[in-house]
Amino acid sequence: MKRRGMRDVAAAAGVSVSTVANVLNNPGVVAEGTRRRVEGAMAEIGFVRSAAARQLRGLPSRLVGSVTLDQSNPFYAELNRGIEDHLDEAGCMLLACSTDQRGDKELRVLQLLEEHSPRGVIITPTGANPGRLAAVSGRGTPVVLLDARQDGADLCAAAVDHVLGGRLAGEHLLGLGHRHIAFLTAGDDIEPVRERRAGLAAALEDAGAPPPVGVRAAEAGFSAGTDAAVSKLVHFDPKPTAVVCVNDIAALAVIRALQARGLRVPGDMSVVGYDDLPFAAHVRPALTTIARPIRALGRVAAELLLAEGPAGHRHRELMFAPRLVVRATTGRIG
Amino acid sequence: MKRRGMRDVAAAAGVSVSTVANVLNNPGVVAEGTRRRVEGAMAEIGFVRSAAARQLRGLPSRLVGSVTLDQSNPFYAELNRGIEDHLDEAGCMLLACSTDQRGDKELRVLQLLEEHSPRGVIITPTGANPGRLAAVSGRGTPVVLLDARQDGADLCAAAVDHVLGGRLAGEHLLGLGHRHIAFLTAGDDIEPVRERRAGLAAALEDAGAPPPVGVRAAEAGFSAGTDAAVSKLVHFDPKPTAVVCVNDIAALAVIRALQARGLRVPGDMSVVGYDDLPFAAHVRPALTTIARPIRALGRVAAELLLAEGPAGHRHRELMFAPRLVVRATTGRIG
DNA sequence: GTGAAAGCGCTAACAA
DNA sequence: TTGTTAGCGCTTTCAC
Repeated sequence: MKRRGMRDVAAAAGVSVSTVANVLNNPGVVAEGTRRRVEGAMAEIGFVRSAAARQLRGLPSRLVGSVTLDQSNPFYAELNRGIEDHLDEAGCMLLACSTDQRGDKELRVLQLLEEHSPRGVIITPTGANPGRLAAVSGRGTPVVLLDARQDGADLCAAAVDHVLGGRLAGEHLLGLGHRHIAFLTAGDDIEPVRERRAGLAAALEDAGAPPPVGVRAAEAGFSAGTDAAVSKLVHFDPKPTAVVCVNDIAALAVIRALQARGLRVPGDMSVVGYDDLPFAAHVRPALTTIARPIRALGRVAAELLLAEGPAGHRHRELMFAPRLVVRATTGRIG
Repeated sequence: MKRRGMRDVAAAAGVSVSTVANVLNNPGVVAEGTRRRVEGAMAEIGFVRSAAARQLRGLPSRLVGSVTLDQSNPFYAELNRGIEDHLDEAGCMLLACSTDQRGDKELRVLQLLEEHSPRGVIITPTGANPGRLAAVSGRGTPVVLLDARQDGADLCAAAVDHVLGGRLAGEHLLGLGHRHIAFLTAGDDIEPVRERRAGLAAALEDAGAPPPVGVRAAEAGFSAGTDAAVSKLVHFDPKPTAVVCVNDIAALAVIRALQARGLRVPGDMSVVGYDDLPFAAHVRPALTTIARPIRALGRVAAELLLAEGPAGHRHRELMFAPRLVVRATTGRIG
């Protein structure tokens, strides 16, 4: 069976294609009877409009690209859902791509996306392709940055104040008496991670504590890499009494690695996560973490995107404040 | 700045559009020098190929739809990633849609997808629109069912043997001495859920135990609905000593609701989840659950999809076996 | 090796 | 109120 177009509908209804076009785009102008006949024909032959043809004619696309580091990560999954929710209201759909924080993948994905001339692209940049997003934007595809600031160009952005996030973690720990605090990351640092470290460092400096020592795991999650990082962590001198982790998944892995070495959390080491994913409250000990409004972030990014007209938009940056959630993985020193 | 097409490239390189087309699609046939000149021009003016135009010409689309119940659910997020991984190898992209298990949303999403004439659609059907998928398939868009069998039409499917899954849960519990076992679902039952119940029922029947009692929560997750369901659960007579839940998220919510009532898991009630999501091993008590190879399921669905030629494909159904993972939420009765 | 031309399904401007 | 027509950017014969 083949796909039927407006031409077939026109034939079946005994009218011209422009009349069919009118019942689709301008129903008020078509005579009642004709309209019914055409609608009948459409139903009859199973007419499906061609988005490709409309796009070719220059109408706005209904596709929006979302480029995240990994859509299977609960954080980005939730984010995409926030985006989708808003797009849905506007009759648009989500093209979901993952880069695994690799510059080459990011390039491929942006290329493919651009070929489909989407309504816009929402992206958490890997940072490996500076200037590229400005180029995309310059070619007419609106770009909204997520968790990143201006890529040189002036693009819209939906961001979280990660400096504040890092600071909140630091001040909490300081308040519990910790002074030797580590910052654990996974993989290469992207901008939001550098900001968190900066916030943490600022809090420590303000309190006259030594700067945070950095530890890097090969990747977030349960692996030899995390184990090695934790091993390094506990052998620092002076030994840190607390570690703030780049996200909840890394934090959980760190906790398990610590426990595997016979160390107690928070007795021997306090641990702070980031994101407040749904599981954070339910692991044991329950995770102290920095929460941010994930779904709202996605929604806002989508709103920013759809608000960009083909021309004459002024670029805006929306900033969310994260918030500390104290649970059971942090405790008073001693 | 505007978008440049092959016409602009041709002008810039001083050749005709068909020569540009040749360097794109048939580079071997173009003279070395010409090719370089054209490629230079493409880079120069920032040429981006139009997918819409190619599609209009009848070339295969590089878009694949994925319709899940909720892409923010870790299960579907992981599934989508499996799909994406395979699509990526084939140069295709994922259109990710959620239905929230609502028939009307499913309809809207399928409509939008079809308009974009995707290479195919992978779907976990809500069950609310019988025959619709067959229609889509009939119109030329390959459909791969996920977690569902033939919709009347003969469609490809990547499935899990949920009857076996239910049976595994039942036999495990029976082996621990349980005889009064409940089955807790959330929202309306879709086919895979009915299959799990059937498997559980069969196991109980084989052992001469009474059939499972059903409890329904308004939705999976932490909510008054789950609380109410748990309240119903513990007031059954005879009171069940074990409950198998529709998925890990529901199981966790049930455990917390049970604990909130002062009941102990597994002391007073054993609980079995389904899916073995990453958090299952890390909540406390750690979840006994039925695992299935989620990412592989997505990969296989994508493979099935891309393998369907425009014609002459024979529809195949691939079935995965789930497996019992015993942890700490189930215990011997007593 | 390269170019001219037709047409995919649709929209929009204009004619009737 | 309805019909005619000219492309949108590309692929694809077929001539040169």
